[in-house]
Amino acid sequence: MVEDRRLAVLRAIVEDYVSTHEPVGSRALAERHSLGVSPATIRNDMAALEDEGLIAQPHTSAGRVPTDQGYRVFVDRLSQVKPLSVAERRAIGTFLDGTVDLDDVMQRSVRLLAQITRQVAMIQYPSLTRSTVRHIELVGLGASRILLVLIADTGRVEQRVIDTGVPMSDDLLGRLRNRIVERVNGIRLVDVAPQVADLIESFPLNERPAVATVIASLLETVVERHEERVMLAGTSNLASFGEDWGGSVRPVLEALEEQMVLLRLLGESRSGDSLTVRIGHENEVAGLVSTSVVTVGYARGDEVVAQLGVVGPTRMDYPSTMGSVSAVARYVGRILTEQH
Amino acid sequence: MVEDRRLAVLRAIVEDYVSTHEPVGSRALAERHSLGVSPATIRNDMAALEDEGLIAQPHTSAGRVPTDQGYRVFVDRLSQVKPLSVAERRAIGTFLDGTVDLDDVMQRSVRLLAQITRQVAMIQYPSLTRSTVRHIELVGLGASRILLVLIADTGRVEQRVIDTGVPMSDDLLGRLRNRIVERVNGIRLVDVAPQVADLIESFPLNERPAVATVIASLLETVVERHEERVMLAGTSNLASFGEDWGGSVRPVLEALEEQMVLLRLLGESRSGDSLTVRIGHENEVAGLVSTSVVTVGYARGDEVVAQLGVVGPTRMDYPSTMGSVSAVARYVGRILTEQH
DNA sequence: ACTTGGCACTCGGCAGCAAGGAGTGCCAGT
DNA sequence: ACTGGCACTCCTTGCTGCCGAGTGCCAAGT
Repeated sequence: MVEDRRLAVLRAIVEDYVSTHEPVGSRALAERHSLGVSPATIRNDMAALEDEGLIAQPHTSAGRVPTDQGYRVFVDRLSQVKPLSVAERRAIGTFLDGTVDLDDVMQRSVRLLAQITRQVAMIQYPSLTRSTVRHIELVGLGASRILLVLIADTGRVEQRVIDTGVPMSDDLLGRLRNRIVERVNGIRLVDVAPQVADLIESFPLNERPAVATVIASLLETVVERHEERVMLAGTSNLASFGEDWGGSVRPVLEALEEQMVLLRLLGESRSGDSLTVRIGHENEVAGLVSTSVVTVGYARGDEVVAQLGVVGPTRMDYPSTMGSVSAVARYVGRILTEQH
Repeated sequence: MVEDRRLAVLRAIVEDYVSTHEPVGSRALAERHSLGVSPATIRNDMAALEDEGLIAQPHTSAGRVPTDQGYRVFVDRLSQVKPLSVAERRAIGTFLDGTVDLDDVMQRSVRLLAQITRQVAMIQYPSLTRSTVRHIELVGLGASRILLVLIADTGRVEQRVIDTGVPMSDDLLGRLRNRIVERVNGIRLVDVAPQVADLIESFPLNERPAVATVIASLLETVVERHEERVMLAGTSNLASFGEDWGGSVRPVLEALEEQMVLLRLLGESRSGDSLTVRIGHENEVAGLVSTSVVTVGYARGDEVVAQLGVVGPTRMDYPSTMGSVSAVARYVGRILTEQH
């Protein structure tokens, strides 16, 4: 009973703070939300919430502000994902209509997400791991360098320059290409390794060193480069809520410049396609302690192939953000699924 | 004589302002630079410079600040490119050593440039126009969609998904691929069009619609997608000189997010490989009126293939920036040249 | 056992004011 | 043509006092 009202107070504080960006006091709370109690009672509740570490005051005699933990409770127990407005849905539809390329889909989606959330959006390219090999091509680049191109059924193309040390004839390249293709065509990338492992034995001794290098590179390509690419959009939105976090946008920008960081952000929430919210210090990245990250997986068919999400200030509008993120993920999934 | 001293005063003002970021007055100027005249004389010169529109004062009774035009004169007549320090040269060497991929070269170079200039760096991918075709591959993606992959001798790979409307057999794809390759292999991209124009006539009537679509896409790929890709680094450096331009970093970030804007910035200075500096309002991009852009072309062999450069505040250290930009361009050129 | 009104207290923010100082423009002298 | 002197402007800084929002606590009411 009492506990319920306390949570209602917390919810009210979060909502007010998110919309006004100013510490919220007991009087204003009592006025704007119909909690049915007086400011004095709210003060008592606030004191209790502060003891629990859910809210804090920037200075004595200032209003209260939610802490990271406060947002956590809000997200977990007090809020529900807010569905998108009709206008937004329509916007998504028109925005993502008529895509061709995988690149195109990724780029449009991430821009769209940045636009509707007014935050920084990111999207990870579909994992190579779960996709299958469509084609492999070897192209001599003169001397001892060759280009390995791997085309996955997701439409993604991986390329890699290999230095074999010794020259390879076009004939050899062709034969090798054919052997590889006939072994791995149509199988999943994860299953490539065992298929090509013994391939080398079918080549004469003098060709083996070069062949070995190529195969090694191929294996690296399929196992290492899983999901390395992340696309970003909306960094200019950082400027809006500029002075919010510790004075400067710099650490955030720095963090977002690092592919590795982005991959960790997206990768860690690898619990399938469920919506993940990491708030403030829950992010282990130094520069992002005053941001929240909302991510979700998107699927091709019924298999989750990668993640997308947004980065924003801890005092973001969680219900709307979560709604937008999951909506875009669904649309992206639908497009990827339809395109095959 | 007098004119000379005035310019010396302008130079001193620019240098001091760039290093202190504060309006500079006549007294400080007389002290820090040995101009051999008294503050009063300098004041007269300043008044003259102000009449010419080269400097301005933010408020009455504040020091002077260079205007865009002032910087222009400084860059054109008063400064010379400052060569890099030994340490910096060494840094470049080690940083760019051991690159394999074209992507790798681009990424490392742009990061390096951002790091040593402490500004935002950008680099354009080598133009496809001037390079030659190394290989072309057509891969069926099922149904009526095929993937066109074009590999240039610069190591760059262009891919494009084509919807032919009608299914194409692997046999047809193979024949078409072979025909195209034998026609265009080794020739420059700009010369591809005439070579493949009449290719369609060698196919039977029933295959022509599909073939026509593919060839049309190929032509688009070689003529339209010249130099579309630009890579960016160091945006977090924007935060350093944050409050400099009109209060917010936002317009700058917004401008830099647009590929088109970047391409214009790099593309407009298409006067060969000469160092170009565009100052403040000389940039026609709305968001960048309070930034300066320094660009230069880089070459593969003896042919300029693309541009690179930096974006920073108008009150940047022009001599050093220009030195760094052209040094990195030379190194990049050398690497590209060596790799073939 | 809660809730409520009252009350004293804290503290940040803001207007107003004065002093200080940097810098300018101009003039008269060399 | 340069210089020193001088009056003037106006930004900056620090100080003051005041106001108000907001709190915590207590005693009284339900």
